[in-house]
Amino acid sequence: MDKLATTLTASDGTVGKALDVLDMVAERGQPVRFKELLAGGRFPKATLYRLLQTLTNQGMLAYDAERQSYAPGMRLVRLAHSAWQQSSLAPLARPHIDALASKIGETVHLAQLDTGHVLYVDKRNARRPVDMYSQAGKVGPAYCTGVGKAMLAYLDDADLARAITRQSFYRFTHHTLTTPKELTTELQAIRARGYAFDNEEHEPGIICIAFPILTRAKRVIGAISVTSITMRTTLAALEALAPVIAQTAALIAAEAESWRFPEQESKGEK
Amino acid sequence: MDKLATTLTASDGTVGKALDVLDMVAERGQPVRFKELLAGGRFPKATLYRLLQTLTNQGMLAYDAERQSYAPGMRLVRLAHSAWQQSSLAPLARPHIDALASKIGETVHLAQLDTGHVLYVDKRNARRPVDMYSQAGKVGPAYCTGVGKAMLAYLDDADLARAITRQSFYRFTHHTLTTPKELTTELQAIRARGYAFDNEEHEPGIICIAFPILTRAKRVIGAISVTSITMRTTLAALEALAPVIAQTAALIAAEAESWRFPEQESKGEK
DNA sequence: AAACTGAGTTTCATATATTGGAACCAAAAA
DNA sequence: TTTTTGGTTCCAATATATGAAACTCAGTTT
Repeated sequence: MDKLATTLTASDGTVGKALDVLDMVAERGQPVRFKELLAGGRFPKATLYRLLQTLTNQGMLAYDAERQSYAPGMRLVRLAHSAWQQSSLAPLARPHIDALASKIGETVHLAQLDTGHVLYVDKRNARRPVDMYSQAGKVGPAYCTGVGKAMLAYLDDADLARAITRQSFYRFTHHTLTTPKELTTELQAIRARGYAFDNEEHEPGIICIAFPILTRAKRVIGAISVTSITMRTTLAALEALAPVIAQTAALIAAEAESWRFPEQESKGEK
Repeated sequence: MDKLATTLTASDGTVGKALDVLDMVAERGQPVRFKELLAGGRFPKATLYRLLQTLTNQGMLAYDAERQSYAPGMRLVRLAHSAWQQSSLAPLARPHIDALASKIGETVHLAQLDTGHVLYVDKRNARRPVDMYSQAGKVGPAYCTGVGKAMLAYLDDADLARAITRQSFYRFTHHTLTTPKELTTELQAIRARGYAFDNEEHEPGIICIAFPILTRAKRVIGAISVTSITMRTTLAALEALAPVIAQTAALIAAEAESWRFPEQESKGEK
C-alpha cells in the first residue's frame, strides 16, 4: 500500500529506539508478531523484547495475548487528539473547508508536511459526508500529490533538499514524476503559477488542484486541494475554481497567522 | 475542561518518563512553556530539558521557536491513524453505526475503555454530519457517562477496582454519582438491565442510553450510546430504542469477535 | 517416549546512556 | 549597570540499557 521512503530517524537514545519500534508496528498496518519485528533486524532479541514490553506497559502498544501480536495502542489516539487539535491547521481551517466543500461540491483535502511526506489532517467529501480518520492522519507521498507538490514548491532550499531525499519516487502511474530533476522543474512551474496540479500522478483517474497555505513571510504551513475524477472533470475545469480555492487558502493562512504558527520540520538532524 | 483523575503511570525507564512528558504536554491542551512543565515538579530541569529535546527531535512534540512553547507533534497523528484503524472498533463498527444513526436520527457514540476512562473512537451526528476528531480521540470520565458506566458494569472485579481508583468523582451536575458506593450500586442495576443511562450526570440537559459491546465470553470491548437532550426527549423515549441499539451492539460484537479482540487494559502494573 | 524445534523469556557482566546539581548564558526587567 | 528570569550546557556519579548466551515451554518430529 505505502511506497514511502522509510525514514530511519537517527536514533537518539532509548526513547528514539522505542519510538522506532512503535513506527515499525504502526507501519505494518496489522498486528505484528515478535518474530516479524525481530526479522526486521533492527534490534537484537532481548532489546526488542524489552522495548515492546515498555511500550505495551505504557499503552502505546496493545498486546493481544491470544494471537501473540502487537498493535498500536489506544493511548496514541488520545494523544493524537491533542496534537490534532492544537498543532494542526484543521480546527482552525474547518469552517473554511466546509464552506469551500459545500460551494464547489468536490472533495477537499487539508494537508500538512510531516518529515517530507504529506499528512492529511482533514477531509471534506461533498456527497458522502463523513470519512473520518480514514483520511485524517493518513500519510501520503509528497512528490506525486497535489498538496505535496504545492508544499514542496515553497520550501527553502535546505528543507527541500532534505524532503527530496525522503521521496521514494516510486512510479504509481505513468504520469508520476520519478526523478528529483523532473520534480524540481515541476516545482518551479508551481511556484510561478501559485498552485499545483495532480495529473493522475498518484492514482489513475484522479486529478486535483492544490494551493499552498502561506504565511505572510511565504512560509508554507499546509495546503488544500480539490480533487475529482477524470471521468467527470478536467484539469482545466478544476483550474476555473482557482480563485475560490486561493481565497480559502488565504483565509486559513490569515487566521493561522493570527493564532500560532507551529514549526513543521524539526531543524537539526542531531 | 477535564476533570479526570490524572493517571501517573509507574515510570518504567527513560521511555516511561519521556511519555510522561508527552502526556503533560498533551493534557494542557495548549502550547506549554518549559517553565510550566518544570513547575510540574515532575523532573529536574536538565532532565526535563533533554526529554523535551528528544521528543521534539522525534516529531512527537513540536517546538514553536517564536513562542518558545511545546505542543504535541504531528507524528502522533500519523501513529494514531494506525492505532485507530487496527486497534479500535471504529472501522469495523462504522457501517453499523451509520445505519443506526440514520435510522434513529440522534447522535451516536462509539467508545472504548482506556485506563479507566472513556475514549470516544467514533461519533455520528445525524443532523450535522461531520465532527471529526473533535470527538474521536476525546477522553471523558467513565463514572458519569452512559458509555462509561455501560463498560464498567461488565468489568471483572479486579479491573473494576482498578478503574474505580482512576475516577475523580467530580460533581459535574447534581445528578452525578460522586462515590464509589453509589457507582457500584448503579453498575449492578446496569448489569441486571443490560444497558445504562446517563441522566444528566455529566452535562445538564444531556441524556443518553448506552449499551456495552460484549464478546461471547461477556468481555466488554466497547460501548455505543444514543444521546439526546432533555428538551427534546426523555429517558423513557430513549429506552424505546433499546432493541435497535442492542441489535447494533450485537452486530458489532459479532463482527469484532470474528476478526480480533484486542486487549484493552494492560494487565500488570509492572 | 525421547529428541528436536522454534518462539519467546530471562540472566548477567559490561558498556552506555541518563542523571541532576551547578555553572553558564542571554534576554528582559529593574 | 545590575538583577532576575528562563533556558542551556557540563560533567562526574550512577543507574540503565545492552545483547550474547542460556533457558523455557510449547508443539513438532523421529
